[in-house]
Amino acid sequence: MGRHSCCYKQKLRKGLWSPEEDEKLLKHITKYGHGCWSSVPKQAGLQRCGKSCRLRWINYLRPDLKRGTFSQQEEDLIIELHAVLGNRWSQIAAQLPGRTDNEIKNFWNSCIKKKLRQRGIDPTTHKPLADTQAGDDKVPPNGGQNISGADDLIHPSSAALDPSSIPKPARSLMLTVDKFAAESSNPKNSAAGAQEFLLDRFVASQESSSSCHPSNSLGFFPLPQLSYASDCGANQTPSVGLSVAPNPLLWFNQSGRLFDSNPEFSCSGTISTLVPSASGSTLSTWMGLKSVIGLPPDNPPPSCAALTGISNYWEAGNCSNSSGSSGNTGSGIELRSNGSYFDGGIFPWPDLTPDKDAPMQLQGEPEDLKWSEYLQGAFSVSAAIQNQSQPLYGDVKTESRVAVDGLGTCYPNQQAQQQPQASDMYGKDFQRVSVAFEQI
DNA sequence: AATGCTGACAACCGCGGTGTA
DNA sequence: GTACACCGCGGTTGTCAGCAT
Repeated sequence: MGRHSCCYKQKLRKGLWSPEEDEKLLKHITKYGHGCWSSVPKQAGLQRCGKSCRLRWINYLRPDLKRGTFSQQEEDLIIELHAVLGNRWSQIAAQLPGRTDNEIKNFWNSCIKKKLRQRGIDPTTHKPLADTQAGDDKVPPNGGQNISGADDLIHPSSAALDPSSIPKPARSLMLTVDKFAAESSNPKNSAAGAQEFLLDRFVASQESSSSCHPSNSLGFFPLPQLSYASDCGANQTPSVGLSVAPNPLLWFNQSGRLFDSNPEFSCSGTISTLVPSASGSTLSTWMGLKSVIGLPPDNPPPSCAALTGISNYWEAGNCSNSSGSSGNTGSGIELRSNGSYFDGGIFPWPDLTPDKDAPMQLQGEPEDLKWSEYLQGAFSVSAAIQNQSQPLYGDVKTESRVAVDGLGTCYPNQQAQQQPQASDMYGKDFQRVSVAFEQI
């Protein structure tokens, strides 16, 4: 470990990037893609390490970045996501199109933290500072009683306004999830077991679901909720449970986390962004779902009702009690459907209609339109992929794949098409970028 | 005008994970 | 199985502009 090998090379520049360097890097990636980052600086004529080039591209140069201040909606979303995900900035960023993990991290550290403290909320635990200072994090505010009933779950919209209402530190959730991932020896944690398990639960949720609300044209979905497992025994310290909400977008992300130990179930942030993005149609949503649960690509897509049936939320209670793993799963984590929970929530789920293609259409900002325009270009490609029944998340290096992967790659033709919008889109900071486009 | 402080942002550093020879 | 290269992430530091004194 230690320093990246390319950093040993001599005469490498450090510090701020000059406009000339930006131009070189942009032109190179626009033309050839990044490929292997370590070879980019040499090919682009830059005296930087590949790592530095990658960072510059991801955080500043890539064309799908949304510049400017964070909207209130984005801020609320970040707070809520942080309550669930903790400092997993990349995962939080995956839910905020056009924002980088670095940007969100900086925003959190410089702004949101302060705001939360001013409101008397501990930004780490999302609990009232008084509670945190009391130092009693082991026992939940309700004394450990079961609050896993739907009525006790935090409503996402209210949680956005009051992060302190999240009943358990997010870090505990991470431990729970990580523990589950670590316990991959359990049959249910294996790829096949997990697929079977998830599929079973998915089907069961549809059968028992009363949560399909066709009238909910907005398609809002709640976040995964934290709750305390009820089946740990009254005299045992309740452990945090994970209620994975109907948001396939987020659900995929966390599923990916859950099954990190298993490559077949490891899904990147790209998927979480891509799925709802490409999910302008039921088909594409289903494609994304299939890719996660491992169904063959030629399975017929479920009906709208089936898809919205996902809106049953799953509650995972980690019973790491004295008896070890809890009975039926043996993995220390249990998923169970809690029926309908689809009303409200602040997260606009792109509706299952063909014209909703933005992954998270935050409203009211001029950039949004530009952003979705950009996405439309990208998703036409992803749609083509689906029409050809190609694996959606197969070869990361393919050009089509790159088009929808905003993080690491670019799509030259599309960029050229988007160029006239670029300067408007990203303001003065990107004027030189647009100049570079013109030169291509 | 000079200085110091602060916030926002950009970039670096170190580490873990993964793929491959 | 091991070493290595590479990628990605999160924490930290550096830089700079704006503001107050």
